[in-house]
Amino acid sequence: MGRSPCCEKAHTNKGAWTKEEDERLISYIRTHGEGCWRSLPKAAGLLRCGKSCRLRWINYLRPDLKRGNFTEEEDELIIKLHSLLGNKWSLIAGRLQGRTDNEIKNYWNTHIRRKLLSRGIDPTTHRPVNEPSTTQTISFGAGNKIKDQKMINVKAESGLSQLESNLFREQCPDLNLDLRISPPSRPNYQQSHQQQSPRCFACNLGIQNSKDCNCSNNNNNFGNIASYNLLGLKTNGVLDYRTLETK
DNA sequence: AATCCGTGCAACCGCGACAAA
DNA sequence: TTTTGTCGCGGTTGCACGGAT
Repeated sequence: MGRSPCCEKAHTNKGAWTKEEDERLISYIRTHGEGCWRSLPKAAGLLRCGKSCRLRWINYLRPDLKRGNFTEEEDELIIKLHSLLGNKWSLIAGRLQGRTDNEIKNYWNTHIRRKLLSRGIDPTTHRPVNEPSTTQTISFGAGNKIKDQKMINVKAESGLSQLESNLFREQCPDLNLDLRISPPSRPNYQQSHQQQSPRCFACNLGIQNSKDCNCSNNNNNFGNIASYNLLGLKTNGVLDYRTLETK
């Protein structure tokens, strides 16, 4: 059973957007707001498909876009987030105000990949390039009553021999892991922080002053780890990867 | 001046997720 | 429960541009 096309391709423009098309789209969205992309082109008098309109708005016309060069801080934040999330560009973009997933994806492919390679770091694994990279699949069962029981495959760098590999499989036949996040292990951490405000998880990731930073505005810190908001994920001390998928 | 080549980025395409019918 | 429609995401493509030859 085939999927019907999102629009009638024979009567739609493709390629670069003209100034007039931009103005029509902006004016329509200002008046009616975002949403219902399928019917928008017709309503706005545009010979474009809905997807094209959505993309143009989100990636180029939205008023809250920052544009301009990425800062060094943004670079490092993207690298950190990518090491945590992989190619989840929309999630990464959600942590960088005024940046779009497309922009970050392009920037990653054109700048950051090269930057990491020049540092001798594999941009995919975030590990040194010359490290042996045999892979092993670890599956994370998602709890008892998950609808689809999705397995998340994680490529684990191992460098294990066949024997070690078999042992590993025996010991971890089908992992059902709750990933718990705890404060980074630091010598004298408690001692040095007893007098001052503890740093939140965002700060420890290097995302100071972001909206995820809880240092200054509430009690969700390491002194009270029962509940904090990491990367927009409200948790009770347990990070559930599935929540990463939903914004 | 002409051509080639690499780079950056906007836009397109295909597919999965999800909700409504 | 199945089918259908819509949205959003990530990978890929193609064009414009600038520098090198």
